[in-house]
Amino acid sequence: MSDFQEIQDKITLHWGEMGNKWGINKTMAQVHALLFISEDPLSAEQIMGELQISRGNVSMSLRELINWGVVYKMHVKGERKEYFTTEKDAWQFFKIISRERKKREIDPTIAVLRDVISDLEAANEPESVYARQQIDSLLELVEIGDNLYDVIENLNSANLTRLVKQVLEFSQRRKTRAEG
Amino acid sequence: MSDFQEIQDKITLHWGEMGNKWGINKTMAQVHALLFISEDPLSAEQIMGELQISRGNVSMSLRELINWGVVYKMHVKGERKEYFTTEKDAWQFFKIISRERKKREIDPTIAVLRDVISDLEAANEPESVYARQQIDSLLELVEIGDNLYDVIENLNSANLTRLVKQVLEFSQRRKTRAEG
DNA sequence: TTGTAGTTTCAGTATGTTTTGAATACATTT
DNA sequence: AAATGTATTCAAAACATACTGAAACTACAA
Repeated sequence: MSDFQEIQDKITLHWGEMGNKWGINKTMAQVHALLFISEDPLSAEQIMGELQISRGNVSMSLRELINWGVVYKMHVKGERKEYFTTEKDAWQFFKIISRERKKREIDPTIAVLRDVISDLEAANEPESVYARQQIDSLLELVEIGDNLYDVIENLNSANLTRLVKQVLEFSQRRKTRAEG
Repeated sequence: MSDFQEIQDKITLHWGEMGNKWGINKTMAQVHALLFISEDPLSAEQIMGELQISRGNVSMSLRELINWGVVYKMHVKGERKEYFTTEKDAWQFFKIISRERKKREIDPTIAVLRDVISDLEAANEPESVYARQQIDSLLELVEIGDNLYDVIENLNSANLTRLVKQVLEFSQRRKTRAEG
């Protein structure tokens, strides 16, 4: 067991925990981490061995990661085995995670809020006025999130740096203005 | 059972599900929703009744929401009961959620990545070079998230609108430039 | 056609999280 | 200080989710 092997174990283990905190299945996160830091593609067998998880679990996790578009199947010529590799660009990976979160968090929330608003409109009772106002302001915010997701989707890595710079400068300007 | 009562039930029910998707405990989300759309403060008893949940659960959920700083205890004069109300401003609420997510997601991820990087540096093995490079680029991104959280924290509702406008304009400019 | 690799399904199990409800503690009134 | 109303705590139960291991299946290269 080399030094690197130990570090690799540490990375996949911890990344599993992190995935959990980010609402991503632990094994999926581990499989992804393993592929992300491995220069060469790995077979399902190898993943099983490295992470000490069952065949079925590897298969399921890979399928879901492939669905997300973050892992690719590769045929290595002269080999019968299939090999798997991952999107190696961190920004691309982040964009995919954002998309999944938008699907899971933002889209259904907008749907629910709009639905509720139309109910409140229909009811037209005195009590509903205040509720309506509160829900409206929530929806407004979630829709901002929705728009910002579109920005991320259309942003490449170089422009990300520029945009972040602009945002930080904006924030700095407001802060000094408030202080001055 | 009034129309409004039914809508209220629908709101709290659905908001519980949404909370779940956002990584917030279902009951906490329901309690928050109820207080958020109620113009007047409510007692623990009322919350129990409205949401049909146990005394203990109400107490736990309120405590956690109070810890987050999103719910306040109120003493109503002439009443022995304690009453509870919520931060009514959606943007303020969103900022609090962001803070909690940063604590749960970003901070520990940065810690893990930095830790792993120092291990990889120490190991100094040939295999670790690629892994190092990959982890570096992840850390870079998560640190951007960290900085953006600070921006949110220091942003008031009026400036939010301005900032979002700037960001959308930036995105639009890049898009037309790419197309043109 | 055989053997290898991967996939799918599923019952059983393990693990983690949430909720309950009874006991306890606290606070206020009489 | 007793009685009453209210809030908190926590062990146990309920619930939800993830994982395993085995079996049956698909695909395909040799």
